[in-house]
Amino acid sequence: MARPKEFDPERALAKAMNLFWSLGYENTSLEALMKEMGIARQSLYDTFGDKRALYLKALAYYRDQTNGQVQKMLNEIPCVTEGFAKLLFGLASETRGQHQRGCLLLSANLQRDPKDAVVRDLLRDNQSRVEAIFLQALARAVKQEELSPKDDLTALARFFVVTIQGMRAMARLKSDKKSLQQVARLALAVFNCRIPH
Amino acid sequence: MARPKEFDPERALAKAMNLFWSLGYENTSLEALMKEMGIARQSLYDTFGDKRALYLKALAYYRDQTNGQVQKMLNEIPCVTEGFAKLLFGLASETRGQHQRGCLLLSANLQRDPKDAVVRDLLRDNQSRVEAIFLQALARAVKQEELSPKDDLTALARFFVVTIQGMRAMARLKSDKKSLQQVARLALAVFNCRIPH
DNA sequence: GTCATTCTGGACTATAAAGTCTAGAATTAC
DNA sequence: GTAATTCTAGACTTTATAGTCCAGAATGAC
Repeated sequence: MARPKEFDPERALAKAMNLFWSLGYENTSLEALMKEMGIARQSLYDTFGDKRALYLKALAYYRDQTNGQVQKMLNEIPCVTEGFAKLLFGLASETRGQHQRGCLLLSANLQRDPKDAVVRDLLRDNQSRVEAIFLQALARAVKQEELSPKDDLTALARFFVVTIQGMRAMARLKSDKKSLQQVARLALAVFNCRIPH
Repeated sequence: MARPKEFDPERALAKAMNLFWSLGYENTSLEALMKEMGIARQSLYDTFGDKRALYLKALAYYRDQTNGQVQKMLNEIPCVTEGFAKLLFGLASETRGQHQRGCLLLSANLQRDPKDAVVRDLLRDNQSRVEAIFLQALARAVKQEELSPKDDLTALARFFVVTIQGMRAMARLKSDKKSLQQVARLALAVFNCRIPH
C-alpha cells in the first residue's frame, strides 16, 4: 500500500447518484460530476471506470439503498397495511426540494436505449426484488389476518409497484402534496374492498 | 406558390414522434430522423426548425392524438366506468411490438433537464387536460348514477392519471400482459368501494 | 420561358463532451 | 531515502452529432 484514497468512494458514489437522479444520464456532464463528487478526472476514472460504469454503479447503489429502507420499514412496522400507507403517504410528503426527482430507476428505464440490455436487466431485477419485498410483507399481513387468504398477493404487490412509479412520475412534474395524498388514499382502498373478477 | 411540398408534414411528424417515442430525445439522431421521415436534411430544417422544435411539435402531436382518442372513447361509451376499464385493459393489451414504449410524455418528463421550463409547461398543461377529460367523464358517471355524488371526482381523476402512468412505465420494462391486467383490475376496484378518510 | 420554391445529396463547420495523457507534488509503507 | 500509489490540474485527442451551406435538378404558377 502507498498513499490511501483521500475521499470516501461510497460518499462520492452517492453524490454522483444524486446528480444523475436530478439531471438524467445525458444531462450530467463529467465536469459536473467531478465538481459534485469533489474529485479530479483521474480519480474518477481510476475509481469508477468510465461514465457509464459510474452510472451503473449509481443505479445499483440507489436500488440497494431504497430497497433496504423499504424492507426495513415494512419488517419493523407491526401492521403491514399501515406500512404501505406510510410508504405512499411518505411519497406524497417528499415533494419539497430535492425530492421532486421521481425515481432514478424509473427515469433510467425511460431514457435508456431500448437495446440497452444491461440497464434493462438491472431494472427488471430490481422490479422482481421490490415485488418480492412487497409479497413477503403481504404474506405477513395474511398471517396477521389483516388480509384474507383469498386475496391475490402477487397482484397486490404489482399494483403497489405501479402506483408508486406513477406517483413518483407525477411528483416530478407537479409537486402537489394534496393531490398525491388523494391518490395514496385511493390506492390504499384496495385493502378494504373485494376485488371484482 | 411554386413547387409544393412532396411529403405530408403531418405524416412526417407522426414518424418523428414514433422515433422519439421509441428511442428518447437524446438517442434519436438527425440521421435516423431523416431516414424514418423519408425526407432530406434541408426539408426537415425548413419545415420543422431544429431538432428541439421538431421534438416539441412531436410532443404536442402526441398529446393531441392520444387525448383526442381517449376523450372520444369516453364520450361515446354508454357506461363511464366501463370506459375506464376499457382504457386500463387496453393498456394491458398493448404490450406487443411497438407498444412497449411507455408514454412519450412521461418519458419526456423524466429525461428533460429540470430547468427546461418549456417542456415542463407543456407536460403540466397536458396533465391538466387529461384530468379535465377524466373529470368530465366522471361527472357524467355521477349523473348516470354509476358513482355517488359523494365521491371525490378530482381525486379519482388523478388516481387514474397516476395509475396509467405507472402501468405505462411498467409496460416499457416488462410487457407482461397478465400482470398488467391484474393491476388494471385492482385499480378499477376503486369504483366499487367506499374510500376511507 | 421565367421566377419562385422545394427537392436531393453531400460537403463542410461548429460544438460539446468523453476519454486519454502528462507532469509534478503529496502521502504512506518499508 | 526509496518505492508505490494517489492526488491535482490542465492540455490534448477523439468522436459524435447538430446545424449550415452549396449546387444543381425538379416542379408548378404566371
